[in-house]
Amino acid sequence: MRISELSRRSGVPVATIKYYLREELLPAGVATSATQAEYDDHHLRRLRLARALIAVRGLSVSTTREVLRALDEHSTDLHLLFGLALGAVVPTDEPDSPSDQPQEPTPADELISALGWEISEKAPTRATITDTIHTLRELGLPADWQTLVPYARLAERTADLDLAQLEDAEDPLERVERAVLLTILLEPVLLALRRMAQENESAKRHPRPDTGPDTD
Amino acid sequence: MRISELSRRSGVPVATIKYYLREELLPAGVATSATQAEYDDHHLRRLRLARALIAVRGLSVSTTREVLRALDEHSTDLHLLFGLALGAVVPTDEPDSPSDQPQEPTPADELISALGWEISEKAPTRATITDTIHTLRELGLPADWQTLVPYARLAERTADLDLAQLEDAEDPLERVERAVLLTILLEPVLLALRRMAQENESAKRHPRPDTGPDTD
DNA sequence: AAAATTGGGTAGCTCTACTGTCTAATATAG
DNA sequence: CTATATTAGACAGTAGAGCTACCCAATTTT
Repeated sequence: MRISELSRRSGVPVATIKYYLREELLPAGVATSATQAEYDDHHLRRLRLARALIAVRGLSVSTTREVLRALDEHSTDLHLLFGLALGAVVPTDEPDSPSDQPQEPTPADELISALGWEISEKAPTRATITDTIHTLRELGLPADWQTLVPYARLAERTADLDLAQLEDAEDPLERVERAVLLTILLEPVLLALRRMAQENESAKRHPRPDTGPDTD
Repeated sequence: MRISELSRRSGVPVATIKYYLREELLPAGVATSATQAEYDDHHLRRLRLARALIAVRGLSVSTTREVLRALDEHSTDLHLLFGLALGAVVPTDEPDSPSDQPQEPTPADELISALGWEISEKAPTRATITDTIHTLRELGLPADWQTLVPYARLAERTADLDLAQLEDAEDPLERVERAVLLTILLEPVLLALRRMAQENESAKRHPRPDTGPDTD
């Protein structure tokens, strides 16, 4: 198919597809002449995937590029893919400690070793944890890595569910793509579930007197 | 204190503080003359809170404004505050169905009633869930609301942990502020924990042959 | 042969989050 | 009481992200 059909079938404007091609979110089509190129189902699939990450999940174009690149390069090695912590949430990078020497373990390090987890050293998720604990403490909350241990145990079980979803996929390519989609697209959902569970639980514990069993 | 001291104590540039005043992230100081205003610890606290939401969590200024406004207005009614699902992750709003008539229940509705949760009707989290299921299915994943039930159960327990953190706060103002901070600032951490748990679990299930028990 | 489409590229547009500058009024120091 | 510094408030400017519109030459299609 040519670009207009790719556009029609994906719902993405031609100009945007061209932009994505420039940004290397999509591989170039096979050029059949100076002004013609042929795209196939692989491109369509890629495009839909990219759009989902950008429009549904809200990833930036550059983050999406990294995710897609990692998908290509680590189509095996699932845990290596996970270790990249692709498209993690935290956008800021304040190099609070520009040191080189091996400093004392951060709260994240302590947490991870207390959990007995095997986590890559350079995982950006470590910084997220340490930074957040730091911020919470600055704001007067009693936060430390011990607080996070029960959360981490629940995260383990969440990850179990995630990995179970991948069992049915036999094709390894299918498998990594699913892993990425489940990991990234489910993130807003998991947070939404938490919000709703908070609302539900809080309402249960402190019921409004006037909002009884609805007679409406 | 005046604005320069507020700036010095918070680390936020004066120009940025002025911007936040215009954007109503901070209440105006008490004007002592035409060109002078007095700020107090409340302003400082607010400013630190706003900066944490914006710089650490990555919320937009407008979302942050809504969060802070909700904090003021619902300083009691914790579950009402939760129900707002402040600063939820999903940035897009595609009005996919511009209908008025009561349509069939969405996957989110079915999930919520299956869980037995009491959730406000207009919670934006519902749309997040429905949209994501829709997207996953479009991309060929076998996703439906049943898939999310076990995730929701884990979310319940996460929410339990969240609410337990609020127990020690006696002052209700302190309480809602903690609720907001814990809910919002912990989000990246929870996702980071999930990523790491995935990596850990995946490595455990599919150990690399060469990366045995570390001799390093 | 005429009209439509395409690839490739560049420029422009909108939005967000600041940042810098200006002015008049006021505070403060001497 | 004068000189210097600071401030509130307004507004313009900036940088980056994510598109979007336009142009042109080279084909296709009719």
